[in-house]
Amino acid sequence: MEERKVTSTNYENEQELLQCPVTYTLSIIGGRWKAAIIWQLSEGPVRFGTLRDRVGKVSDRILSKQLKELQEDGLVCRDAYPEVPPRVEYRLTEKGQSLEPVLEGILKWGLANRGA
Amino acid sequence: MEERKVTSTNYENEQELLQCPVTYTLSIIGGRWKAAIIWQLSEGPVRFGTLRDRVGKVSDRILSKQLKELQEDGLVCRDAYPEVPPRVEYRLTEKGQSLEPVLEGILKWGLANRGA
DNA sequence: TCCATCACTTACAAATTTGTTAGCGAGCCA
DNA sequence: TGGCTCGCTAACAAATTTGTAAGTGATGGA
Repeated sequence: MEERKVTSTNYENEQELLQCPVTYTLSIIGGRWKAAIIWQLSEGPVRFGTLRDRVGKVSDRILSKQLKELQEDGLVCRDAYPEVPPRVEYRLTEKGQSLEPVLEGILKWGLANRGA
Repeated sequence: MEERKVTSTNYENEQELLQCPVTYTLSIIGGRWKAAIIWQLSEGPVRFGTLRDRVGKVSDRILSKQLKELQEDGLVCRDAYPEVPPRVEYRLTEKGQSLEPVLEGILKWGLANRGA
């Protein structure tokens, strides 16, 4: 994990902002590829490479990072099988699944209001 | 408005990402102070300075920028009264108000899942 | 005259996010 | 032996976001 500077002018703000449940939620799903990842995983477990191909133009590094954050936030689970070449599957946790209705609300609003 | 480099490696991704209604919505409400701003305005019009004091530790520049983006996205309206010193009120548009149920969904999820 | 008010803006600095490129390791298979 | 797969990481580069500090302009009041 890339370390975060605690002397940051942002740091204090962030602590306070995360007190707000809305900001907390947005900080979890706000990463550039996270909604797409969750969307893909909502159908069931998906392998790393498959995810990379389906999600869009993500690089390995970025996909890896977003997945790691999703794991840390408890939305996604990683299952590694000891094979060669390695096989790793990602899937939603219960917490991750509980986000789906929220994402649907966001989706519907987007559909209704984009381009207006 | 600060210009955006079109040679950016990010630019192409962004165009594609905004095709997704979820990502589109998140890009609109995802700014650091935007949820808080919308929240404040949901009660009715608020002046710039009042907003700055209520929203948290925002600086003038940042609040101004977030408000401008919210206006461009059609969520917020600006009413300026020709007085001295100037008086400017911000309020939600209909489009902005239509976000409230979505934000409530986000809020409820955050309340239920923070700290779990 | 001089200062205060309010909603900004300008110039600059710092942190964060996202991206590109190249490589690794273990074992299967030709 | 040598190349291949797959998930991942390291080193680096670029863009974006957020922040701080210091103005500005018109006017009313001391």
